[in-house]
Amino acid sequence: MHQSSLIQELQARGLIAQQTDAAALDELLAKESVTLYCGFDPTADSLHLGHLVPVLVLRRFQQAGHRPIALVGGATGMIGDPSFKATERKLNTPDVIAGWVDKIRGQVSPFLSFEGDNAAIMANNYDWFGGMGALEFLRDIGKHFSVNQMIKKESVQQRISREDQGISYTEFSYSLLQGYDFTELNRRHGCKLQIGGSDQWGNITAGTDLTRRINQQHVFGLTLPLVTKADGTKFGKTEGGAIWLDASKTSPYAFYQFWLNTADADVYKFLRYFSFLSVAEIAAIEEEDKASGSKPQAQRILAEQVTALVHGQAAVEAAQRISASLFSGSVTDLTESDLAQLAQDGMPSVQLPCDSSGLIDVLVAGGLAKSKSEARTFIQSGAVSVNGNKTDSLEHQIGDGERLFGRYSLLKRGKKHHTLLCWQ
RNA sequence: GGGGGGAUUCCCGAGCGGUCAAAGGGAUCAGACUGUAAAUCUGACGGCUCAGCCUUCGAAGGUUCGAAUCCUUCUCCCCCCA
Repeated sequence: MHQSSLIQELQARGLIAQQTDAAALDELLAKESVTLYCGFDPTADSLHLGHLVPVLVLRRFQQAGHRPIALVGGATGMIGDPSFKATERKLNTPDVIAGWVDKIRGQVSPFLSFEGDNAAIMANNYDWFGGMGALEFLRDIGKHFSVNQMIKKESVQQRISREDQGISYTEFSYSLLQGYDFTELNRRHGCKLQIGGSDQWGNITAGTDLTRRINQQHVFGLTLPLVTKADGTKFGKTEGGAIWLDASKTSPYAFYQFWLNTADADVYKFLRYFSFLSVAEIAAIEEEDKASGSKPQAQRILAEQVTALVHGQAAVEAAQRISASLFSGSVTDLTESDLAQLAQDGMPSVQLPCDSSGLIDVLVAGGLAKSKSEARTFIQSGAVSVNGNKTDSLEHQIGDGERLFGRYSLLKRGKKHHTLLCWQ
């Protein structure tokens, strides 16, 4: 039986992949408020869905009374984590990385509380690596690592054993940096636990080992499962690429739609991973869906919950207004102010001059087709409609009759892609 | 430093000097069926002023009537030996 209700809860949600010394960690979490950390490397100007599970787990820990540290990898981001990466990565320039550090810091913060006894801490490993010299690094840190052991790690195996790939000394050194982060946070803040995705296991154990050797402290690691989909395709990607947490890169509407489109086979698992609904509540939803025999409610609940967490309640309502207008009922029922509201709510829209009304060009301008060729293909395959009426003529011009209130047209490509055209 | 191998359209991966915009698979998109699912079937998948034309096969030159396929140089990568 678990002593810590948090571990019990995480287990029930399926959020624990691996942990070091599970019994001792369980005991520690039951006994005291533990300081823990999770690192986020600036590999882009925004976090994406892959980062959301660890961010939310930090929040779960804080809600259970523990103190989270969000570490942004200003230094590690300059090196590049090779773990389970098939190829060597291109280095980004220091000033680009510095800009990304700031953005990511701003994205993680809203999920944590910086008030009270267990106020969260933001850290940046550039603070301790920025001024460190090569000799210091090699003597004080490198000496504690065995290359024999590092080579054996599964996370770098595909780079070492594969015929056509290699690994640079730079990337190979990555786990030493991450390992030292743990030691440093342990020294500075008494941090005793590191969490991360299951791909981080090798780096995390590097940290627990190093901290034992340098600080003589017994610290712990815990990894979270990789989010997978039942159909085997990659989670968190769509046609347009990754789903970002930054509202300017993935609109709250697109974000909401992403979750709404979750497969039945995944939706209850995702509720456990991504929402703060209790396991019992989620089980009840699943029961009800099964009993109803019709379209499940879980996807809507998931979309509401996660969108609210990331973008706030107002964004949920806006996304729902757009979704309702586009997917149920007829567009001709919309009033002029409804249409204005849609644009306001963040529905994809474009301003167009009245004379550029050729359908092919409008599809491209509206972002519904990448090229005119693609636009032609879509039109010919019957994928395009204007105000809900299918149009399959390549020469089609959007006429006055198709301008609702003289100003708006709703262009649709496929089943789920809409753009509001605003005529000037 | 020495020797060998490789760079192909989003990814993997085939490509005889002409019949290659380039096999096959994956991913993606569209159509049908549906619940804005899943599975399945069908089609598309470089660009354009689209029954034709243009630009691609690491980069730049060259040979040739004609090159992704041959030659030279360059860049990057991998393997083996030091």
